[in-house]
Amino acid sequence: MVNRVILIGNLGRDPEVRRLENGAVVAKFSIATNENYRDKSGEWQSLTEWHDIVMWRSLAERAEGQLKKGMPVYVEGKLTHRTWEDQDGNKRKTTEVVANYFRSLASRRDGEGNNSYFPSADDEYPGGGFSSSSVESDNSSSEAPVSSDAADDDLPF
Amino acid sequence: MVNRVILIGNLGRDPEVRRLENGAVVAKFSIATNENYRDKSGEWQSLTEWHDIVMWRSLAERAEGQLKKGMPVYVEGKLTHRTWEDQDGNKRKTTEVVANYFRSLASRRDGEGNNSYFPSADDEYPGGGFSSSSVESDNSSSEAPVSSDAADDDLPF
Amino acid sequence: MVNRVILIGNLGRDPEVRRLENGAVVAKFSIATNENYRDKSGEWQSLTEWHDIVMWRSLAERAEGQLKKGMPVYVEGKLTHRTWEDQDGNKRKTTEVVANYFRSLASRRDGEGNNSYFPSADDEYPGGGFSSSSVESDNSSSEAPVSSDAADDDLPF
Amino acid sequence: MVNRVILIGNLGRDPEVRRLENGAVVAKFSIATNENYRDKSGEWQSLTEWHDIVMWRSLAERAEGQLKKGMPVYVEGKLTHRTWEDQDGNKRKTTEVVANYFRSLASRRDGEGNNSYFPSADDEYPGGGFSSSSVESDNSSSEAPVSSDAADDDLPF
DNA sequence: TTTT
DNA sequence: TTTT
Repeated sequence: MVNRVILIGNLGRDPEVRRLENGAVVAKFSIATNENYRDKSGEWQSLTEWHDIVMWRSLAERAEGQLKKGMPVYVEGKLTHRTWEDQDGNKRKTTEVVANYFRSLASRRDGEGNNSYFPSADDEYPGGGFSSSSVESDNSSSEAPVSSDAADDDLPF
Repeated sequence: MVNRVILIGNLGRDPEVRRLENGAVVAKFSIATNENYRDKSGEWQSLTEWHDIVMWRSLAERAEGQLKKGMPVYVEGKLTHRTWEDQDGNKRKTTEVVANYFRSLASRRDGEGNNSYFPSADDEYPGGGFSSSSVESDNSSSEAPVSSDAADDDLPF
Repeated sequence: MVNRVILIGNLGRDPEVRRLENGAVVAKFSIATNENYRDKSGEWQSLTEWHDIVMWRSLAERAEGQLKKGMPVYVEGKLTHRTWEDQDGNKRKTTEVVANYFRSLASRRDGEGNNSYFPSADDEYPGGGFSSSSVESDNSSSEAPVSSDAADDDLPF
Repeated sequence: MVNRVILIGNLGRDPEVRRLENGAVVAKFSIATNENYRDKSGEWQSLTEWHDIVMWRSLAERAEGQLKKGMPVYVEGKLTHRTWEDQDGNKRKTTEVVANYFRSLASRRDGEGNNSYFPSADDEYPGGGFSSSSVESDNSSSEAPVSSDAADDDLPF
């Protein structure tokens, strides 16, 4: 059955990447989608939805290298729901978009000469300068051909 | 920003329709999407996700007339999240797909001469026979042109 | 870059399946999408678009077994364009949707006891009766788990 | 019936905008989607598809103000096909994506202090500097709330 | 005719 | 928690 989600939004934080015991890699982060609309009185209102994104394996590796807090990103995936118990024994429900494709929408120019995506006065990135591996992998990865379409089809027809 | 969900699944129950004080109409129901996959040992496994669907206004009216428990349906909408407090004061989160389009995938033949979509021994539909308004509206609605594409564009170009 | 097409329509003919010299299998067919709208004078008008669909490999094999003229089908793919020369040396352009997923929307009940999808007085299916292999494969295929989601992800997370 | 196209690509030229006698506005342009894949010998290959996009009314006006040659853009629409006769009386077929939504993916920083989207040595934009109206409308439009979601729903639920 |  |  068909279950597809398509989102374009901005990362609220850097992806959180974990290596599991069995060798699997998983990346998690949230993205915000914003919608502007006029209310009854004609005023512009803004509405933000935060979506939890999960990526596995090579997608997770690529997310770790390419995505940073604040960046705009295109995400495709499916809608999944899990129930679990919190520490108080309450049943909780979590909804996540498990991605099968993503594409950074940051222009290559963004972040040049800087290790954060959106440089600002209250820059919260502690380290700096040259040897930031995330910046390096970001650059290198955006120079290599993007193999991301391989998910749906790896032959050109 | 882009926020799109596309689902094809089956209704778990008849839509629950409410008329609000302000005249608005809202329909709610869940649909199940099923996925089959082979696990590591090569066994076929089945995975079901239940998605909460919300429809407003004319969509809700049309859902009330056309959709019934068990029916396959195509739904397009956007992913929304709400937080609320349950009776114990615990913060709960709800995720819903707010639809902007749907289309029944039941063939016209289904349900003919019967007021339930999937007739069965343990038929739970109390009334029966001819004068069921839901059957009537279902039939008539599938004979009339479907105005549902009007949502995205109501001119043919 | 993102290139996605999603269609729900009916097959104009049975899929045309070819086995190429190199062993590849390809299936081609057209599907019609219909749109109803009100024109300026308030009259209901109907608009039909015919889309050329191409499927390769296991999709093509599955199409051959499951899809028949008239059936409703959900198709996902990408938009491709080719130019070629006709016999008069004129440059011609062809646009095709190369599918990476499809799902028959015919209910299992449809076509029961009949080897055509829409039985009718002017039935054009020559053979008949029981041993039609297309009917058999159609039935059996709808009983087996659909592996079609394997395209985007073959693990249940 | 469902007929959806989703594309992310780059404009090959500035949109071509026409005002028709009846007051309607239409914008046309092509966007390229690129796909990279490894061929059998392991070499990276690149494949480009050019898609013809058509926008009407307010979408066309917004395209005129916001989109320029080279820009990345997200486009949603439907697949349409037209046949016509060229000057030699040959029947020709044209496929177009009629958009019902678009969103520029250019970052606001791009093109600052410049009247072209991608400044380059062989810059083909003749005028320059400050008073370029296209830059002005581009800037102003990106500061105003984007009303683009109004197409599918203009209320926040 | 674009871009990475 | 993001962005425009």
